[in-house]
Amino acid sequence: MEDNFFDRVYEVARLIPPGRVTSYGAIASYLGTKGSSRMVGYAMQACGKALPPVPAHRVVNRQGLLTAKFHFGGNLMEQLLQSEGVKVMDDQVQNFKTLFWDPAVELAL
DNA sequence: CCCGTGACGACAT
DNA sequence: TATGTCGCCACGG
Repeated sequence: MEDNFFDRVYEVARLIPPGRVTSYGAIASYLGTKGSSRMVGYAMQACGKALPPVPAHRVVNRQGLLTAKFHFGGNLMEQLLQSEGVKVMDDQVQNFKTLFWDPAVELAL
């Protein structure tokens, strides 16, 4: 599990507060691999084997669209987000800009 | 070792 | 504004 890259993504993802969401690009940027936003998502795919589990449902794309719901298996992702108080409509996070949690900013200090 | 794939994002048209 | 294309780089076959 010493996959540095994956582990790094998981670490940041776990720092996402409940009721908040972030984007793959934001995490990638925080890791210094802003151009490799895909790698973040790729790592998330393997997050299922990560311990403790990673709240991947709090990670959405730059548009606040639940692109990952397809991998969660239906409306599970949307359900989880709404359960945390995140309003989701048509696979899109409402108030995304307000709920957006940017590690590069929140963890800046 | 080489090729294809992918939970994204920015830029070009 | 919408659609298309390229780049990014790790992992599996």
